[in-house]
Amino acid sequence: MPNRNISKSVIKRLPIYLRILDQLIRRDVEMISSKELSNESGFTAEQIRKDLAYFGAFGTRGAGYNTLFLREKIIKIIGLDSITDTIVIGAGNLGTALTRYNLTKNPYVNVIAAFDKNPDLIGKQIDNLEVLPIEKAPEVIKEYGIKVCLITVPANAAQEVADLVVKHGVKAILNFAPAKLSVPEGVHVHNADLTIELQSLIYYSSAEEERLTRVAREAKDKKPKPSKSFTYD
Amino acid sequence: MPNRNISKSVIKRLPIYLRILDQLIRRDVEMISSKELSNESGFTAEQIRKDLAYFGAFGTRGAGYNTLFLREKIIKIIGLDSITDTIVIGAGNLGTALTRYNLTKNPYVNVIAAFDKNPDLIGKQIDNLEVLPIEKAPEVIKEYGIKVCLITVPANAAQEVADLVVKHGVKAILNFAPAKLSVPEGVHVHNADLTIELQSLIYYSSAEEERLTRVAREAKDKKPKPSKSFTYD
DNA sequence: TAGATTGTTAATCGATTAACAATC
DNA sequence: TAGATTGTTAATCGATTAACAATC
Repeated sequence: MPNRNISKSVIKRLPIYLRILDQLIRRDVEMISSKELSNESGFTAEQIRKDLAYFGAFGTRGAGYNTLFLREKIIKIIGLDSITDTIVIGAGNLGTALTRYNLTKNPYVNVIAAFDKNPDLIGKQIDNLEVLPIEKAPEVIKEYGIKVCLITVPANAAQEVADLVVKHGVKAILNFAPAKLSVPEGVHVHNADLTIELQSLIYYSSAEEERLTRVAREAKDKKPKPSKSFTYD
Repeated sequence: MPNRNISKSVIKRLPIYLRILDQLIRRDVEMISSKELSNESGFTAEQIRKDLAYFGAFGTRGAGYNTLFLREKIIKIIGLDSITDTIVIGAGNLGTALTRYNLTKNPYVNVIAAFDKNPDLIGKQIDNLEVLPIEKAPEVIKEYGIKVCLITVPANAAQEVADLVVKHGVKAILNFAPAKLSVPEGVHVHNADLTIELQSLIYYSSAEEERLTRVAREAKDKKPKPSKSFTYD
């Protein structure tokens, strides 16, 4: 029985299952058990079975999952059964790389346009796309029914760009800018802030034990006297 | 009392607090309450207080947190108090963009070298860095004591690259390749798989309700007969 | 002292894991 | 029928939220 309100964690794992199924199918594997999917993905077999069961009974007891069938189902669950057109806003280094990257690597998604407000970048060629002025974005969003947008502008421009695209119908934003975006109910934002990924990784790259002990010890001694001047308003 | 084994979710939030503190300090704000930090970050005030309390008592009751003091603490907790040198392996579009991006945007991290095995890319100039052959990586890792590495090679080369860098002392990998990496105990991998981010976002970009109902209905009718031929070995 | 806000303990919620009956 | 593996329910675990005493 399909359950509404499926958690984000479950949804994040679906594309990983999809990728593995793609690989298996390329190798002509027809059936796969949750146990074997576990080996490939690193998630537990129980979790995989539970994830899939949210959407239906796709397997065969005693036999496992038919790879082609399961892939088909996951594609439809995610909504990848027709190619998703998307746009990139911000044609700097990262935006350019992502535009190229997605055009070549991802069979389910197609970057149809890239935008910027910097006159030096407008007109620039990214493979066979030309960078358009940001003013053209509303028109393109409407004409192609764009629902998904990548934002790769600097932090201070991100909210403004988000407001613009949401106003014209975008429902989901992949935000690479190091900024929190406010969006209306029903619009989804995923943050792909690489600085944050990298910094949280640094935490694990050296001996935390002694670092934390020192921090805690120092906090007691050196805490500054509270002052009310210049407080946040 | 500093608690060991702090959860990944907590650690992922620390860089966000840090970024907000950086902004506040730039605006000369001296004190900030958990309530106000909540407004800026989108996390609840309770969660922020709890997160910080894992590491020590950094605030002042009745007054809030001193921004400079708290920033200093978070920097030390994460381990950003000295610049972290890092390397990028894979100098394609994404690797090049990240090399440029990190050099300019992140005061706590420094990309000191980029590597590739493609002769066409070796020798290429990325700002003031020259792309080096992958064979030089072990030497650079050892000489600079590199503990953190970004992997931006194609999926089929990612494991091999991971093995290489781990062998020479890397403890943390930010993996952009769409592949699961196996690493020994004590080495940390964060996956920044943009395809997966994008695909899981697509799930939310259109009306899921009807899509899921259809998937579940179809699953009953059309499930293929199980076959044992060509199974996974 | 009164008002504000932290730090911490307890309660709740949600997600993962374990167990096992159903069934191919 | 016996062996295998799913789908589902129950138990556990962990993380978030709520509450409030401590204290500036």
